[in-house]
Amino acid sequence: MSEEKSLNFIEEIIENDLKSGKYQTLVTRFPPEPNGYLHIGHAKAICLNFGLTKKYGGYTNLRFDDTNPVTEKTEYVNSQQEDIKWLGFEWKNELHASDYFDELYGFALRLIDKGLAYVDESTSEELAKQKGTPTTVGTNSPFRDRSPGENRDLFERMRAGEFADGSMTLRAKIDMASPNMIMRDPIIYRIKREHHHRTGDKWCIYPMYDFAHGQSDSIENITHSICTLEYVPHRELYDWFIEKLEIFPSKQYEFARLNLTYTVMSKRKLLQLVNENLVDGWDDPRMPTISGFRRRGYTPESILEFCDRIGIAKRENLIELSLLEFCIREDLNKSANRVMAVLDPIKLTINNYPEGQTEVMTGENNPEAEDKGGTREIPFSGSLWIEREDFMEEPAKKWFRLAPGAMVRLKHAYIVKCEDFVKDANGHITEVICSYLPESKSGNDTSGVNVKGTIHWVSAAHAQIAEVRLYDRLFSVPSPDAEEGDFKDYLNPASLEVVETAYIEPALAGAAPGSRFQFIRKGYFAVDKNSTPEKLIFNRTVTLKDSWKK
RNA sequence: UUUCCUAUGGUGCAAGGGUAACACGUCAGAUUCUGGCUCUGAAGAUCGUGGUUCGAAUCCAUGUAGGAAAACCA
Repeated sequence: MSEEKSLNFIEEIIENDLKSGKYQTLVTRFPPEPNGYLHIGHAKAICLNFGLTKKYGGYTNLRFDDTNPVTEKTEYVNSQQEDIKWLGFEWKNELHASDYFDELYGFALRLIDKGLAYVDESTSEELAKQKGTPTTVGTNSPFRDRSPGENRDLFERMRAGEFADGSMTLRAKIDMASPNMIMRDPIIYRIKREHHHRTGDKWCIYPMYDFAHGQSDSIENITHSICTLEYVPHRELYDWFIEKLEIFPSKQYEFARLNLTYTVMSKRKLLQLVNENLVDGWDDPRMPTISGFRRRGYTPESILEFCDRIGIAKRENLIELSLLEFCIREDLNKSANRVMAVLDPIKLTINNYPEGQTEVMTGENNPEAEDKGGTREIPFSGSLWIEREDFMEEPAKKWFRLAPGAMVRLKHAYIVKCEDFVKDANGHITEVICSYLPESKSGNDTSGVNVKGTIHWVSAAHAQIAEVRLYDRLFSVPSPDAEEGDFKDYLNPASLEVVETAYIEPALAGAAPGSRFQFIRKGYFAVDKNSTPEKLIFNRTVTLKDSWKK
């Protein structure tokens, strides 16, 4: 008997519906508009919709909500499919709202014939005026009382292309005094001579979201149509169309979308960053897109885990980035092989190590793995690169690393003692000179010496060179959306630091794009998609937790 | 000024009239050939006010705060 896990409110609804026999099979859908790349907020919706049918049986459709040809592109369709698959989900049917354009047109005629829709020739300004405001009721359009026959004729001619773009709309005839402004005779069709990425030039009229989404759900027998909170006011209209059209009663349920600290989530803003070249495309590792996280080195498992941990509820939320970072560290800690890389090098010379001698050390690849992940060979010599920050001329209190007279363990190798150091004319440390304890070799240390600190290193003569891109949060404030002014003013100027020449151990030569490693003591890194054996490029996925603060 | 949604530690999310749980984060300690991981411990919450009740985060009333709703976008 496993521990009872509490249900979120949607699971409760579903369990009740299943128990009461309202539905035998659960059908959900994920309905992206193909006008951008999917982001981590979409991942939340994907996990919800696909996760529900995985848990309760049934299936999930992928439906592209492509009713606005102006912004939609096949490139986006492809990237969205790739991202869903990468997350590990399989859709039952691949569908498009545009598959239903004929049927939707028929629905519109049905509404017209029932006297529930009319062709309106008001301009958009007039229309806005008729709408009223949240606190004042609207007014009826002068075209509201046309006969069904006249409306049908006009609407058919709209479709036939007799009228100019924007000159007419089809409106649902509901109630201009409704307290819900969505219900004040919403536009359901508009004339738009625009090439559609799938239907080409077949149509010059396109249905609006409200007249396409719910009906598409209904056509597909979607039982639970799950969307985000901004559609709450649309639910009344969603139900109205289904009722008047007398079609399958899909039900809409709304949950709170994901917000993450130090980033933005709106497709509009992300598109802006791409278009203005503030990032390197939709899959820039700083972007909160699924493809960005992929390139950054995140695993699908870590994103699924994150989505599971954040939960589903109806209150606005702002999730701390640290939770996502926890999820990827947790996953990579188990799976990523450890290697040594020096990002900000200074020379370490061992003055009592035999001139010209080389040794091969053995390092375990992953202390967290059951078999330790196997081992690799690491060449060692008397001339090494170490991290600049691992030496302090005047050590802080509780400093465990190198300082004049101090001893540290070189990971997988010997204990060394700092004998001296060299500064250049500017006062910068250029070299640390040490002696080593020959009997302190890793694996058979008989020195009896205990040191507190261990540092990583790379043998200078054997080092490979790589470019390392150190990514940090995209914005410097937790909630760029909440700040005054342009969100772009809050971009973090240090979100990317490129290390042109990092020294890495030779085992890393030829690492394949997409592979992930832990650079010991530095963080997790993934090989960039543009990396080649000749020019290795690593992206920092996330740093290690660092409890050292001075 | 209208309608709708929401309100629990710093952040999320549970508890569905009966001990406010869990996770991330924070702090302290242990361990450590990664100042990682692991382990131990600590601090920290029911929006306010009335009511119902033996008993309220939970039910009722009222107030307050936040969000949403105006597009020929989705």
